[in-house]
Amino acid sequence: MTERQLRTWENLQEVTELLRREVGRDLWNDAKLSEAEFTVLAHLSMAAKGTARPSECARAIGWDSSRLAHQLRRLEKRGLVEKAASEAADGRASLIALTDEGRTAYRRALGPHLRSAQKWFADALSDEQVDNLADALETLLRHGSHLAAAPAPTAEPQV
Amino acid sequence: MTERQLRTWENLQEVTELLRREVGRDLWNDAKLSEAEFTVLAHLSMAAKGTARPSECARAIGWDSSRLAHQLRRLEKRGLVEKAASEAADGRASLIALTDEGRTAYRRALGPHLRSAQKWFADALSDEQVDNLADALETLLRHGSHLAAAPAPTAEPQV
DNA sequence: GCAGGATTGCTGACGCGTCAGCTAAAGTCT
DNA sequence: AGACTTTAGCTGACGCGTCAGCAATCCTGC
Repeated sequence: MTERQLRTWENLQEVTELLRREVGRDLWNDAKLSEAEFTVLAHLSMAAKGTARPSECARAIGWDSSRLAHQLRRLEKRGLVEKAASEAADGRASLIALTDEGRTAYRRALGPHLRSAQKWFADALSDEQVDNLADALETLLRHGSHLAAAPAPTAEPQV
Repeated sequence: MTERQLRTWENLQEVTELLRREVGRDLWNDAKLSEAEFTVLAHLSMAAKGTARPSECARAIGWDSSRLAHQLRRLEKRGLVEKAASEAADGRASLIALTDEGRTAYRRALGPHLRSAQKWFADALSDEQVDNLADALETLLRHGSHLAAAPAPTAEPQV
């Protein structure tokens, strides 16, 4: 890696840590929700009738099932989400549902959260910078997904 | 926020979460160190004689003192760091020092960690993309630091 | 039918990071 | 000197995220 690449890599970590912390703090101050809670509530709010299967929800927001299960436990403890009876044929499946409280919490959080993202992120960048950033991020995302899908390029049994 | 800004903001979060997870996993697999441990060891390795004051170290790596104290406790438990007697006049100050084990752990981790950053980050981007990304990140960092320094622009007592 | 695997969902352990709050030592002001 | 604030450092509580591992259910091939 060149000096410039290394510096940029370090900057990426520093900036994203800053933004995560500050936007998370705003969200907590504005709506008493963590970023993780907001993410789950957002997905459930999107879904028809505010219900979803855990596995489908986890896939949609890019979490593994364990992470989601822990978050659902905490959300249920807070009363923002509840387990619903699943009428599906699959006996393994469960169904989670937004409570009224969860729905209103999300609605109250959405506006301030977008405003916070604007304040810390969008306000800073010109249109051209956003375009360039979007390009780099898409490239990184493709590259990363590709690497993650084929993690060990050498010395595989290959059957 | 425009649709494009919002999408880019979401992408930024997704990409950085991916990179954090994967590079962290690599570091653990290669050297049995977490990113946080590596950061502290890196700073101490840089310092003359491998010693530093907690407050100075925290400032240098951008952490608050609590976060560093917790990390130092864990590092000490692992035997990578130890408290040293401080000869300073200031009775509040303490002094932390790398152990031999800590020094070798850092040295063994550095190469693989850089290679991991190259693999997940630098390999993906063209020189131009790195330049553009660096520009956006510097802008965001300036903007964020400025906001963080003057958090409430309205309705301050102003003495 | 049933054995072997895959999928779904959950849990406990553990490291991480934030926050509130504490002690002790310096510095400051009168 | 005595009171006030600031600084250095630490801790406990708590939410978060990863990993290893478990139980139940479903699917496949024999």
